[in-house]
Amino acid sequence: MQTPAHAALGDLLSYASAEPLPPGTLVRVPLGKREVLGVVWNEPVSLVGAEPDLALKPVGAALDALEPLGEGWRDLVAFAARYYQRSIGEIALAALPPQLRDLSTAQLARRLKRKSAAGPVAQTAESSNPVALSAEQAAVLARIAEGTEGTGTFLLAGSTGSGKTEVYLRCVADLLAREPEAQALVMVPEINLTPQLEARFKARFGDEAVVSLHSGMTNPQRLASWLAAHSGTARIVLGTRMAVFASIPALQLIVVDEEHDPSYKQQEGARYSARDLAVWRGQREKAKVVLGSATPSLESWHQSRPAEGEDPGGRYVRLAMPSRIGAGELPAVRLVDMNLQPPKTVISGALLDAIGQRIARGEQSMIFLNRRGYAPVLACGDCGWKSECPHCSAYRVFHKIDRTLRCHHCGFTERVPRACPACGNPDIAPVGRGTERLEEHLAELFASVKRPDGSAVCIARIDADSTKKQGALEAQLAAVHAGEVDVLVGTQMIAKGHDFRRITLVAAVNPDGALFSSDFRAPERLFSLLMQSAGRAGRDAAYLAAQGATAEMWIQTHHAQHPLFMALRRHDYTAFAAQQLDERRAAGMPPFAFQALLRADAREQSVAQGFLNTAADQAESLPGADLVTRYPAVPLAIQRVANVERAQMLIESPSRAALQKLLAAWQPLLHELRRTPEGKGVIRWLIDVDPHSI
DNA sequence: AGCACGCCGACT
DNA sequence: GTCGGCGTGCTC
Repeated sequence: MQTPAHAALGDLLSYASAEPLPPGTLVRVPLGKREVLGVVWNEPVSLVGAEPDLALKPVGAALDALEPLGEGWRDLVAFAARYYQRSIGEIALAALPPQLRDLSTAQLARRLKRKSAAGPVAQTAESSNPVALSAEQAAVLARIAEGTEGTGTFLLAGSTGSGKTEVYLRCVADLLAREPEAQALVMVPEINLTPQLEARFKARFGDEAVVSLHSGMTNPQRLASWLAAHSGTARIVLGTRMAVFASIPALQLIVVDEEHDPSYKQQEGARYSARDLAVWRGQREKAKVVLGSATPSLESWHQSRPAEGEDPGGRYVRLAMPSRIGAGELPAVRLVDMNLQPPKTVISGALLDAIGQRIARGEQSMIFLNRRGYAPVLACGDCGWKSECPHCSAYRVFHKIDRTLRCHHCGFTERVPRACPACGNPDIAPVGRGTERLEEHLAELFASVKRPDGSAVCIARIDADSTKKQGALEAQLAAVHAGEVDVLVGTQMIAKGHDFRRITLVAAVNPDGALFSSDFRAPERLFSLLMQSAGRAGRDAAYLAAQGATAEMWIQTHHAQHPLFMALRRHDYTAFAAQQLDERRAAGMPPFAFQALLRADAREQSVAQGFLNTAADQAESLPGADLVTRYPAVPLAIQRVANVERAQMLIESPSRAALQKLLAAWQPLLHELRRTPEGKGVIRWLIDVDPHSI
């Protein structure tokens, strides 16, 4: 009747109970020597007259102070388990707040008593006097509101600064005004983005109505939010991907902001896509779903294509908001052809001048480099030694700040050697550059430039290293907002969401890597990142006008004629998407095909590959196999991490159903194979459905 | 995942 | 002679 702890258990376990417990009831059940949290899954079955040899353990205490989890929630969990090839128990338990696991019935009852009953949504100053809507926003809202009876999934393609957040707020406001009991779920890709969104929602709907759910919260906080959503006290649930599994009984609206963002795909454990599950959940619960992005995923874009000729069109309604509100024009994109620059140029003269002028005018610039550390490799000029990681097939990155060599894959860290460890040559040198070195380089270049008030230039860096300490990111962002920083160097961390008023120049100094990557999604990610970065510049029209400035996005590249950059220059997502979709269609890749990865880890690469290839042979006779292509096993791009060899096999089919059918039938065979000599030495294996990077 | 049972090295 | 290493296997 219930689902216990983790994966390899044969799905559902049965227990005896004197009282019939309705499905969805949380219970404590004995499992082996311990007592674990479980969920009653199926309708109880009477054992009167059943085989007496069926020795079932009795259910422990039922957490009946809590309303049972609803059918919608259980369907979502069951679907996710089936689709992503995991057990129901694993998904269900991961979806519940961790503290529920170790809270006794009495403690839970006490916790619940403290909760007050659901009140009406407070009318705050802002909610009674909201900002005026643009014509585009009004049209989009009208379209979403249309056919209140019906449901639907909408793709809101709105450029950066077009006021998507206001549309989300209005959608929620309309819903809550219309349906006194309704609840809404609003998802964002990153924890960093929840505080500012939470502030906006609380300002509009009151503190009581809004709760957050994300992994950065403490366990008691998470439990409190979860209970508020489950009981209906919270009308609006904000959160990261995990929030898609929240129990929200009166759910009627789901918003997925920045729906293209890779963070929605869980990368360990059950590898679900919170965006895809949100769409499924919306359809299942007849809730409207609004997917928003300036650069939609090609999947969503394709799914929202209008009907044309034979093609009936996609299942989503496409809505566009091309204009920026209160922001300047989208920045002019300037491409610098690095082939025309002197060799080894890091920052072209023209870009340096442009940044220098902005410093002199008191404006800010932002420079992206997707590589943290000082230099990606340290090398000996004499013997050719390089700073390889002894445990991984990757180089250790030189971090000058604490004079370490750090492996970004396994974390192995050592002090930088004084001389080459291979030949003793004291002259070992950094090769290439990361954010640290760029920061240092810029400080040298602008050492003599003065700000308008005569003070020295301030260069700052924001990346995973500079923000490791609690609150460091907030402090650094505050310094940028306060205008203390002239030039901000950083990784893609700074591309998202932050509304800097005084930035008038954004530059990507070395984006070429993604143009010819083996990962077919790399161009899509690069385009999105650059569009998003461009959106950081000139967000405040009034400021631009007062400064007499224009916003610019600079891109240094060796491929200035690349179609990706041509489209970017015109801020033309549509053209980029059309070109990419043509390529994907021709190559039979998603969204025109469906993929899964079968991965295996072992001490030896040959063992991992052997396991996968044997598994592929065994799959030959399974249902759906004729419609599913199995490619040969290959090593991962980073073949070895922490002394574990990793291999993967791509599985592809034009039919999602065939792929699903094959995977479902394959899984028991894989469990079996691991016990045979072929599977000896396989440390772990996993299936990644709809993988993001391959 | 936990937590057992189960066979081989350095310690009171 | 025991404490304990983590390899394999089970949990209604």
